[in-house]
Amino acid sequence: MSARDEQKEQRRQLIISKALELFAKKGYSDTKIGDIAKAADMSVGLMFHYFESKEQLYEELVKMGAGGTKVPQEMNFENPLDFFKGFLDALFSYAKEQPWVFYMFVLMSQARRNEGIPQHIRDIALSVSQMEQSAEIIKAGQQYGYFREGDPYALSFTFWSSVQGIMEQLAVSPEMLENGQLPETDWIIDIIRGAK
Amino acid sequence: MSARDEQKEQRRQLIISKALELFAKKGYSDTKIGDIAKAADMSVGLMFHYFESKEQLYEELVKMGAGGTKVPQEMNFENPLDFFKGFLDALFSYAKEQPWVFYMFVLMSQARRNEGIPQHIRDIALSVSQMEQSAEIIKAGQQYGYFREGDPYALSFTFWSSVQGIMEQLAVSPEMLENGQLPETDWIIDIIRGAK
DNA sequence: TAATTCATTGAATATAAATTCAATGAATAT
DNA sequence: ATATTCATTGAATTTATATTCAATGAATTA
Repeated sequence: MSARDEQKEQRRQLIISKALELFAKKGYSDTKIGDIAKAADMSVGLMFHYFESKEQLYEELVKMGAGGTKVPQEMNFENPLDFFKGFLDALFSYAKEQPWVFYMFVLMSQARRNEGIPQHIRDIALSVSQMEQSAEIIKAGQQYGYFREGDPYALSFTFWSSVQGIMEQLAVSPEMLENGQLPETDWIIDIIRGAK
Repeated sequence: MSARDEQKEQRRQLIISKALELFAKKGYSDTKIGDIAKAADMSVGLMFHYFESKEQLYEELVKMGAGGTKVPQEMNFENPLDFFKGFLDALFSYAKEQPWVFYMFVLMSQARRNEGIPQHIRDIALSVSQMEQSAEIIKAGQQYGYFREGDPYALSFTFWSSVQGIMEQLAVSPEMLENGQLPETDWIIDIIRGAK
C-alpha cells in the first residue's frame, strides 16, 4: 500500500474515532460537522472528501457497532447471570481504559431511541438490540431462581434502560471515571436478580 | 378577566404542554418550532406572539420544573428508603395517568446533561439536582443498614442515572405504558438497597 | 357606532449548518 | 522530467430552521 493510501486510511480512522466520541457525548443533531473537523484537526471541506455526508458517516459508525455486537447464539453460561455480569464488566473496563467500545454502546443506544435519526439507520441499530434476547434469557433463568419474579420483558427493558442511562451520564462525567467512582456491576445486576 | 385574556392564557398553556411533551421525547435540538406549532395546531408565526424564542420557551419550562421540585428540607422519613420509593411511585403513576410531571422529569434531566443547551438554562436545572442531597441521605442511611455498602455518591449517581434512562425510554415506548409493563419500584430501589 | 387593540397568518428575512466547488500544490506514476 | 492524481483548503452555495413583519379581521373599548 502506498504512503498515500496509508495516510488516507489513518485519517479516515481518526475521523471515525473523533466522530464516535462526539456523537456519543452530544448526540447526532448537536454534533456539527465542524466539531468533528476541529477535533480531527482538518478543514470542514476535507471531511466531505472522506465521507459523503454526516448521515453516511453516522451510518458507517452504526454499521460498525452492529457488526461487533454479535453474540454467538451457541454461547452458553452455567449461570445466566454471567451473561449480564460479563457484559457490564466489559463495559466498565472499557469505560476506563478503552473508551471506544464504551462510546459505541452509547451511540447504538441513542441511534435506537432517537426519532431525529433517519429510519434506515435506526433499523440497523434496532436489529442488534439485546432487549428480546435478554428477555428470553431472563424468562428461562427465572425457572431456576436466577432472576427475580416479574414480566421478563419489563425486567429486560428496565435493566437495559438503566445501563443506557448510566453510560450516557458517564460519557459526560469524566470526573466519575477519574475518581474511580464507577458503579459496581452488582448494583445494576440486582435490578434483575432481586433480593437474595 | 376578558374572554380574550382567557383564550390567550389557554393557548399559552397548550403550547407549554405540547412543547414539554416534544422536548421530553425528542430533546431540545430535535424539537423544531414547527413541530410544536403543528402539535398545538397553530401557525409558526403565532408561536412567536406567545414566546419570544425557542430558547425562552424552553427556559420557562425548566423554571417551572425547578419551581416544582422543591423537596422540603424538614421532610423526615422513619425509613430513608421511603424517600426514594415515594419518588419512584409518584413518577410511575404520573407516567400512566398524568404525563405532565413525568415529562418534566425527563426534560429536567436532559437539560442538566446536554451540552447543546445554553449554560444559564442548564444551571437552573442543575440547581435542583437531587444527586448531592440523595448522596447525603444514602450516607446517613448506610450506618443503619438501610442501604448497601459503597461510595454514597456513586450509588446516588447510579440510581438517578438509571431512573433517567428508564424514564427516557418510557417516554418513547408508549406500548410499555399501554401494556402495563412498567418497572416495579423495588427493582430500581435494589440498586441502592442491595441484597437482603 | 367608530376607533382601537391584538390574535392570527403567510410571506419575507436572517442565521447556522451542511454541502459543493474551483484552485493549489504535493505525491505518485509514466 | 513531465504528466497525472488527489489531498487539502477556503470560499461559494444550498438547505433547514428560527425569527421578523406587514396585512387582516375579529374582539374590545370608548
